[in-house]
Amino acid sequence: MGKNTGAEAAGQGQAEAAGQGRAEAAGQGRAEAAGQGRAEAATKASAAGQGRRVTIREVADRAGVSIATVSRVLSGNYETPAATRARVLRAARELDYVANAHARALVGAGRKMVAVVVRQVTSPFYAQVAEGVEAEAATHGWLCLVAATGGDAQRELEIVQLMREEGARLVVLVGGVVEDDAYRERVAHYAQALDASGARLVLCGRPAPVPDIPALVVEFDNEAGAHAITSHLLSAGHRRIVFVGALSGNTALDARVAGYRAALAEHGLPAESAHVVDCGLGRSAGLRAMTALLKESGGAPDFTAVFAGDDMVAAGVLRAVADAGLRVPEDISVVGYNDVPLAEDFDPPLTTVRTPAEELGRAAVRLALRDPEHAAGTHHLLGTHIVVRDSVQPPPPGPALSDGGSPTA
Amino acid sequence: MGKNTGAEAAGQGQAEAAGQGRAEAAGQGRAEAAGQGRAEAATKASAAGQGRRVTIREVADRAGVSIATVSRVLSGNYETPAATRARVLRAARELDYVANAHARALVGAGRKMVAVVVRQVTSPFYAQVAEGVEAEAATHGWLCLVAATGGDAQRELEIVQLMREEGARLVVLVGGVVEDDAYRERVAHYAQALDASGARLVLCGRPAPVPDIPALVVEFDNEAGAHAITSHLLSAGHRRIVFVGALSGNTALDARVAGYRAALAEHGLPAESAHVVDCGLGRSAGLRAMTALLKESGGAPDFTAVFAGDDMVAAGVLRAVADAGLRVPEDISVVGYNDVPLAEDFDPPLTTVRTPAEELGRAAVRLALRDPEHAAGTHHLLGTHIVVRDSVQPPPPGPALSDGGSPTA
DNA sequence: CTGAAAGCGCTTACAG
DNA sequence: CTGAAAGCGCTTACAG
Repeated sequence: MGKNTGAEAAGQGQAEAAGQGRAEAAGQGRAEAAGQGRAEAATKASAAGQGRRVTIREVADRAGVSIATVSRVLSGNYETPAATRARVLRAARELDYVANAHARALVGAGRKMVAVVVRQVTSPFYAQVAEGVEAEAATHGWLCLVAATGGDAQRELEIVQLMREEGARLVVLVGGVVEDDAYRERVAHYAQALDASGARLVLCGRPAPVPDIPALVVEFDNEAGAHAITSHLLSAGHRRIVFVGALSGNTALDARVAGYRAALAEHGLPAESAHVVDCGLGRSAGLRAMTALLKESGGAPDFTAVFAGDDMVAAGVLRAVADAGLRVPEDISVVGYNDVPLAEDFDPPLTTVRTPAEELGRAAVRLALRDPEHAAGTHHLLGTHIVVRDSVQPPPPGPALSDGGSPTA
Repeated sequence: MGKNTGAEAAGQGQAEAAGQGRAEAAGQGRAEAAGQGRAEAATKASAAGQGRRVTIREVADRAGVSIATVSRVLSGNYETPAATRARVLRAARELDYVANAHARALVGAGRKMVAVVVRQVTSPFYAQVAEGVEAEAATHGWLCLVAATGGDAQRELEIVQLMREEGARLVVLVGGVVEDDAYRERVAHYAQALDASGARLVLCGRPAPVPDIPALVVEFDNEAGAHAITSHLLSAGHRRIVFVGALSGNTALDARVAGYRAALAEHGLPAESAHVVDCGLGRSAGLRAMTALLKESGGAPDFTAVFAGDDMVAAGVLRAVADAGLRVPEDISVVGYNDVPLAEDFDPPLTTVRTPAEELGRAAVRLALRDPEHAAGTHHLLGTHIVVRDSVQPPPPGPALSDGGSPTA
């Protein structure tokens, strides 16, 4: 509290001179505008004050030209004599005029706007994708709107509806999903509706739920990434690897599980050696599932490594292992997925699969904007790679290993 | 509004067979609509195909009523005979009509929209605040738009301009800032301009740069939080505490430094005992600064604890300490600020100050929406508290302690 | 070079 | 109960 008074006392001398004086000047500008309009404008102006925006009419009156001229000067699409131009710009500045985007959109092509729909903004992975979309959109001079569904289908539907109403030209749906019939229907509908109005749907980090819908798909090769990290574990000598954090039906997770199983099979391990814990995503899910797993085995786990469905699950797994008095990687190796920004600060630094999330977002926009006609229906796969840190080492000798597969690698 | 048609669209989807079938059916609906419109509509329809949205006119024609009736049925503000109502709804559904938000905004009050402006969405703290704003906005049926400035004043200005154009009724500027004259002027202008058009500006996590501007302020008591965590370090016996991650001129950081200094002074330590490293925020800044600090002291640091400007800086500090072969908290204690989601997963789990970021965002919206007239100009301070984890313990005996203050506490 | 006018897609008094 | 009409604030052919 003392800070405020302190800060103000310190910085306010300057503020007085600059900001405060500015505010007054601006206020005067408005008053002046109201009093100086012509007949018709003046009438409106009297009803002004709070809640009325300055319109092009007022700028025209003040500049002594028609609204057409103001429009032309401000949009900058026409040649205009310097004198007229100056008068208009001056009037606009004095009134602090900003065009009404709605009126403009109604007649023109509308604002170039892209909407990113994520489950939640606080998820580091989604945030990175959103940042990528935004960065790329900004590059092209487009506005980017980020919206969160909270995982609720109804809200997702409302958001897309909203985007259609607002005239978004590009809607990007981000992240893996559980594909049920309702979902397939919904997305097919989005794609069709957006396409019918000349807008575009991009599925980012998830496949097309039905073939031949007018949507662009950009996703990571989850199966390949999972295969690679599982192989990494296998080459370190692990044979009993548990996958914690599956989410049955979810496109991204199912693909990772598939990659995990494929790697196991390729190394000659029987299908039964796969152990998938379907506990879903999130730190707390990982913590809970791993705690249970450790408890079941009564201190002598029958596995030597854990493949966490994503880095947040890995965080929970790490905590559970520590809480059980075990060490990573000495007793149990752990790998994650995504390489979230703080994964290198985990204890120990996490070995994981780097999915260039921001690039995924950028690619979504770039591809959709390039050759719009042809983009729909294409499917792009982005590569990933392993980031080796300190959470993996060869399994310890002991019962866990002995009852695993053949320790040949 | 969209709610009506949206729900209906969903309902219809289920009625239809499956995703794919749905898409086809919808496609037919469009074709049918084009071919079945009346004279004028038919003309337009021929130019249709890609890029044309269905309008209220077409719905009216198909339902055999006037556009006024369609408007009334869809907006749901008027009583309508069931028969008419059914015909209109049916037509709207068949054409998959969504109202043009711009046209609607032009005549009506406009969509209730709040914009959150943050530095970047990938910062966990900002993301949490944004999520709070969004959650609270959703509660009130408002749309929430998240935009990022990347720390660029020009972009911030453009975003606010954009929000004015779009008719946002609430603009929330999030996070501490470096207050220079240009900034003060800018914000005073935003406040005035927004206020003049009946919109509202909320400064969230930063003070008002000039007194008496029409803006609502909601922020944390940074000085109190910093004072508390510094005292925590002092009570553990630390006397040589370095503040790493100051950002001179930044409102939030200056307040934290002030709280740090105040706590030191209250414990009877001389002003010189304060050591502030002005390296700015971010993990890499913390890593770099701490590495340099450790290097300077050649293995025998003249401090026993570090107060990191925020948790990301703390992550960098932790890494630097580990890289130098020292341990936290045995050799050096470290505390952060904000209690970012993964702070408990740091090595060791970080003792820090919990700033309820989501609540800050919620409060911003709640306060702005409640009693709008009176809200402007008020200033709210939210409390914080210390979260004790494992990164602090009494300082080790040795040179660092001996040349500190008197070890009495 | 610049106005007057039409029209974008809606909503809402105003009259039946 | 429901149409015809005015009007929201712009842009853009269309005529000077």
